[in-house]
Amino acid sequence: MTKKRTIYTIADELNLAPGTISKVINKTGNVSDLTRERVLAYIKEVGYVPASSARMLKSKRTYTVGIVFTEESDVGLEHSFFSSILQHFKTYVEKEGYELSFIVKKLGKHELSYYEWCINKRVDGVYLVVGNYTDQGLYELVKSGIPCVSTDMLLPGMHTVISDNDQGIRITLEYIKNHLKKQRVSMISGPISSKAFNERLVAYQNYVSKLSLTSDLNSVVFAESFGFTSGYNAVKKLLSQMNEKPEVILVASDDIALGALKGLRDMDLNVPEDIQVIGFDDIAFAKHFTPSLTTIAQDRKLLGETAAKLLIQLMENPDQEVDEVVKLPVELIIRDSTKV
Amino acid sequence: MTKKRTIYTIADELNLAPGTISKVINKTGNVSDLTRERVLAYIKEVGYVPASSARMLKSKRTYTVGIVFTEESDVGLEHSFFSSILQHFKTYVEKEGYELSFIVKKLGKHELSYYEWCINKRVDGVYLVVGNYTDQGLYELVKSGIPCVSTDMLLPGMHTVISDNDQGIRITLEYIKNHLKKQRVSMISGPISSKAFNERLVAYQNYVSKLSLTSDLNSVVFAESFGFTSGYNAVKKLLSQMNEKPEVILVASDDIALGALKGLRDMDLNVPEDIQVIGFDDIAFAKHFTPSLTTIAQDRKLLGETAAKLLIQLMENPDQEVDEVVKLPVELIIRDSTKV
DNA sequence: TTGTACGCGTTATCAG
DNA sequence: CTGATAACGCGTACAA
Repeated sequence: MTKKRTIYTIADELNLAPGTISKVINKTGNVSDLTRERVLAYIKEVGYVPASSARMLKSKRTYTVGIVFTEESDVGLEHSFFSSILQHFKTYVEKEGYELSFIVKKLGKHELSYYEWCINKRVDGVYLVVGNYTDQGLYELVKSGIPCVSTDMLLPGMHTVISDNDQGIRITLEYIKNHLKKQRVSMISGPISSKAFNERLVAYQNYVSKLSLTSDLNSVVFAESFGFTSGYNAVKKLLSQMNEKPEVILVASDDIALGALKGLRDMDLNVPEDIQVIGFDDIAFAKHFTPSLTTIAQDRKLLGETAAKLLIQLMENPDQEVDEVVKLPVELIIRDSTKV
Repeated sequence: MTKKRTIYTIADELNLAPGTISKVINKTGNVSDLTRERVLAYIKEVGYVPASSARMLKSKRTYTVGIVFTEESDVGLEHSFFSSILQHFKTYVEKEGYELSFIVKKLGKHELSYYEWCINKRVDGVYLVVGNYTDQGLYELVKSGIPCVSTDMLLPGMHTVISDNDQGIRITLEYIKNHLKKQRVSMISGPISSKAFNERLVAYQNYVSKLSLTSDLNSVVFAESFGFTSGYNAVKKLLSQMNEKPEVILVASDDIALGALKGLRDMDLNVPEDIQVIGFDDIAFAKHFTPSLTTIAQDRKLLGETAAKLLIQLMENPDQEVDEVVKLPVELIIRDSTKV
């Protein structure tokens, strides 16, 4: 049973003063090389780490980043895409010595806004993994001056790391036209409460016209939600409202696209022979499904790590200017749901 | 911009003493109803919450539970099954006023054992979501007296919430024999480094013999890992080593089973006509795959919530005796990968 | 019923 | 270069 150590007990055991121990830990003030070595060695030997609560109380830094992971639509950590980004973010910031603390509006009997929780916990920064941008509480946070970074969500004044949705749609439509030699395309969008879905839709409308593809832009179907089932329903709705079926369907996310794939199968349409499908995200199952899904891959590791890097910079060098939005390239992964 | 408040500023603004504020917040000592109401109202109005770090430093309770989520095999939060359990656990404990803190061995430059981190952070309890039971650090934790609960992992002396693997295998084999009227079965197990996989294997061997099913028990194939690909490989290996193919394959987890399903398809075997497959877990995609997967469903919500409830009891009533292991019932979900 | 003073483990300042 | 000492914000005896 390791006994509880404080800088006092350490100082005692080493015949030094508590303050000295603190100095070597924080590399502050002047300490002779000899004592520094001695302290460092002893600390390592007995496995001492400064009690975080005391350190947090005294200094302004808590080495904690608040995580806002919207609880609406009850997905939370189960959402494969965002939990993956969060995992990569977590790994990166932990390497840099920061830990995570979930910011929830309600904890026990206490109910506060995001901002109030953040000052209460004295977090050094906040990472908005995924949130609803109609939530007023977020604006309060962003304007508060606490360093904030988000993924997937553009908010005025907020630093954001996001995949280049425009580029993804562009290269995909170019691929459809120049490589697959197809002309008639349709889109299934996700709920536009998500900024990313909105961007993809706008890009689609833009490049369909620029590339002179054939698409009834009014026929875009909006999946009612984020999941498999909504894709299943959406594709049925899409085909029922068109007189001539499209050659290629572009779907705003893989979850939805896989549902669409199943919907097509149930309508006795073969993919890719009768109709082709392209998704967005490259979730794990996109590769495993039958047929495997051609999709625009977002680099989740890069998204999480870039967000981490950006936030740490904001926290540690607050005065240094950085770009407000960082766009990350995406890549079209060709699989079996498309063919020439 | 909300200004920083302490019990001192509050006391000032209300013409009271700091101690009084503390008393009403903690319902300790005697305070007149009038002042209590007044303080409570004011606190709510300005959105004050005691700075957690100061409170943690002073009192023994931190209202924090440490989360051990093994980082080996790099799955982490992306693992759909465990992240789902964790999500339900999180929701429950947050309702009770506790928050989560991930326990990692390495944070920045500091490297400690799980136990050392726990005393350093003064967590009130620990939840081992998933861990490798060969890790010696876990035993140190369990023996330390810090309240601990785990899922999926039986450790001597540790409180565990686990699905009834024995029951699951039993009802499934009974279903195969009495309802599907099949006789020849095989099993694909996961790596037995997982206690749960081990239990399922033992139960399988037990009930195959009790029910007089036909199975070459030496032919059990062990998937080399937890994922889709290992299932794909395992089923190929299984069939290559048998002269007469089994009628039903029982697979230790859905991730592996879905890979097996794809492997069978690639070998031109139709499921369920040529061969039937049953999984374990009921992950989200089990229902969406083609064919949809018959599987033994674990109740992830119940697992997470039961673990939460148990841990809270351990933390708040340390002296009260509770059962060391809580077994939760499972349910066989019939889908398209089996048929009569 | 309310106020006071001390301790929790650090960090920072200022003497020695 | 090193050692004492005062905050940090809160909880809690104990005194008023």
